[in-house]
Amino acid sequence: MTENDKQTESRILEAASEVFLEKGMDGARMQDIADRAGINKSLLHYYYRTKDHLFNTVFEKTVNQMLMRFAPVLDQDLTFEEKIRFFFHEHIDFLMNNRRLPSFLLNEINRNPERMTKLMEKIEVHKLWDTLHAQHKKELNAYNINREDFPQIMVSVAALSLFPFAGFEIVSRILEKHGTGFDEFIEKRKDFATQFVIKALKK
Amino acid sequence: MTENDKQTESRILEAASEVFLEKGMDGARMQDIADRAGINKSLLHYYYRTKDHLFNTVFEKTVNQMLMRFAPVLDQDLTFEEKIRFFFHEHIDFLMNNRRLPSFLLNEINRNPERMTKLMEKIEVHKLWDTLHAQHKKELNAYNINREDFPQIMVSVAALSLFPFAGFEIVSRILEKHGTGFDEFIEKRKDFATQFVIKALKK
DNA sequence: GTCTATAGAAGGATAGAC
DNA sequence: GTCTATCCTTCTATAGAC
Repeated sequence: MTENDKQTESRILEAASEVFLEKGMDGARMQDIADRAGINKSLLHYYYRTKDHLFNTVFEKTVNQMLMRFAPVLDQDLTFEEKIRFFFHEHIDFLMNNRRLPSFLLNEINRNPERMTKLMEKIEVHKLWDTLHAQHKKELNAYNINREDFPQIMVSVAALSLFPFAGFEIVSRILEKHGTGFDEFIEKRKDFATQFVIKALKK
Repeated sequence: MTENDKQTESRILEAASEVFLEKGMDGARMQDIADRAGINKSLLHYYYRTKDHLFNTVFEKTVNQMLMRFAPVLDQDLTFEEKIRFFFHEHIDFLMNNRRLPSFLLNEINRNPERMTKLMEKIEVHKLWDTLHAQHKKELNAYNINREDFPQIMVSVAALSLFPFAGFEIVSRILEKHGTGFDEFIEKRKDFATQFVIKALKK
């Protein structure tokens, strides 16, 4: 693979990423991707054979990028509450730079659930529970957290940071009416969500 | 309009609703809708001229149906906490019968934000605040609820009930690994979310 | 109001020259 | 590796018969 190939290939991937995130798999056009990459349509096929293959490449790359960002949460030497804070700040910061990601991922997975199959190997919620539980055995006595409710808690935490972005257009317009901007709202949200969850879980 | 027209027209609308919610605007096919309605493709155009017009009809009908369901929350003669409980039970019950709705609405609005313009006339968050505040003036002293944080609270409440459905395919697969079904999870969620929010907001 | 047939356009994909 | 030209299918939409 020459240096030139690499350039073109990554330009394509970048352009494809933009278009797929904006329009979704069904709404995206190969012509549009080619234009943004500054190349010809047939060159897309030369590198990625089909639209489907190009999409899958973008999809997996995007998911990996997102998951990798949060692996460190567990490794950190932090108290339980600090981990919650750390998560919301990291997660929301990341989403701020990838606003369309939540809506894109949720939607494409719902339309084509098989995409979850590969993904499931990477998401290990029970390991997350085991790790957290081991790391904070004593601390957790101060909270209402048990194995049975853990899924409810996880979904709630994810919801609180993902939803504002998934509903970006709705939320931002409602905020506008209130005289607040989305960016300001999101900046406050890091602390709000942190406190919200901690208070909700504390005994 | 004859009785026959009405039958066909509503059969089309029902079929279109199914297909659009499953596939989205871009993924939906007029042929598919015609087949499900048990009619010919050109008859769709006879009734709704264009795919776009058919989609808009379905979209607005769906939104209205959803909004109407929750107008009664404010009218009820309930305490503040009972209203939160009432909302989560009603909302989640409704979504249980319309699982694809959250993902569909969020996505179509993000793809085409102009759809929000008409919608905004119907969503009056500041009125909601005024009404709630007037109804529970004394009660609210026991909670951390002020006008400034109201959007954060609203978005959080919406997130907690909408997100599990918006992320249906992800959530249900993760639950599967934990040995729980989605239905069971959702049934528990009504109370979980209620308690979660109340605890988080209480002083 | 409903159907058949078909126009017309768009989009994904390939062949072949350079 | 990159481009031009073009094929082939799919899809929306319309014309016209009944």
